[in-house]
Amino acid sequence: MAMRRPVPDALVEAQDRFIAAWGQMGSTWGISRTMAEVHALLYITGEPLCTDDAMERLEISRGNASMSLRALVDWGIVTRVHKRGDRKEYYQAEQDVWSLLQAVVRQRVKREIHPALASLCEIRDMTGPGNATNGRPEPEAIAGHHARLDAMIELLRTFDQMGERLSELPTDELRTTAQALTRET
Amino acid sequence: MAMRRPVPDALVEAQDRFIAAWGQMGSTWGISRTMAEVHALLYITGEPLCTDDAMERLEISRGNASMSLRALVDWGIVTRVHKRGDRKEYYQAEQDVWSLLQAVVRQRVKREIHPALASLCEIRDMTGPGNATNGRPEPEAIAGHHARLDAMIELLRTFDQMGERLSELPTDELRTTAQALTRET
DNA sequence: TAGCACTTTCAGATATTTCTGAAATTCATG
DNA sequence: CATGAATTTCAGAAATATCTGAAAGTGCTA
Repeated sequence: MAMRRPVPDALVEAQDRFIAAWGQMGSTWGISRTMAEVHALLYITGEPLCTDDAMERLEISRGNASMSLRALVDWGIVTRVHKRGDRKEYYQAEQDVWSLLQAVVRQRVKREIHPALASLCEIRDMTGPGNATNGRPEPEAIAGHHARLDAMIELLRTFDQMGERLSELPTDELRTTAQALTRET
Repeated sequence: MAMRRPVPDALVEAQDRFIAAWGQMGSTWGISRTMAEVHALLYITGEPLCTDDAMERLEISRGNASMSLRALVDWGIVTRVHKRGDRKEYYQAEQDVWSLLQAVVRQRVKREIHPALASLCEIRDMTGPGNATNGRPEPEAIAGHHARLDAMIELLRTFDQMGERLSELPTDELRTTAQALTRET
């Protein structure tokens, strides 16, 4: 168990509210509520916590805590740390929000955009090559279908490339770039 | 029922695969599979369809079709259209993928970023004003907590402003801006 | 290699989301 | 204002996602 110095009630309450808000937000973005809550706990606490800390604070089972922590590590937004003289594993959340963003973008592109793009390309091929390859015009129905698929493919490709590009930028440049986009071009 | 001219088998099959892929993707982003599938059907078909068309093609109940279509209209990515001499409502998906993106961004910012930002600001206030307002330094625990909250608030605010900005850009500029972000700065 | 501290796994239980279908509602028309 | 075609609503059913807890696994230490 992490050694804990006394902490003001208001702080604990604020942490709980943060955890709830983050869990809520996560669940509307397709992330399990508990996983988001565990992340929120680690982030807002700022220091490494162990499985039992999470279990106690969030009132979840050992299995759930273990799986959630593992998933967060897989996402690359939580790292395992060891404490000397303690056999337990401790977990620490990435503290830089821009790095956090990069990790999340990288993972979501890899897990969701890539497969979708692959499917779309396969689907594109099901109805023959574009009519760039021969002079014969496609029937109207097919031409429209191809145009719609191609537009969607272009969109996802842009996401893919943006994701790759933005997630390898130094965080200060990412921040600057993002903030530039909030102002008139 | 929409009048339907004969359509090649391969096209129907490709549409079905598109619908499945889009439904899959939607569900990992926190959108109900069926709603995404209905949207996919309308998008890939390109022409207005009525409730019965969706029910038949996707094998869903009337209630489900009605609710999904309504939700898509609320999101602003599907519009109702009327056909002369027909009492039924027809539904047509936005065909421009960049407009689609804008609508989705606008809605998600409004529905998820705004409330989260509001919560975070409330939470920030629970533990007193920043120490900018008086000379007395905060205890270390509080100072760190405030720094973490402020970083998160800054991130969400940036999203909020980016969302607002990007969703009121003409679509061709949005596309240009996005594509610029895929290349070296 | 036995004992122990800790972690992971996963079948079944629980909770949540999504869907159905029939009744209620809306609204154009005779 | 009665009819009926079309749409919406929503309680309960079904499907899906998530969680639990105990057993199995891991690997250090003596």
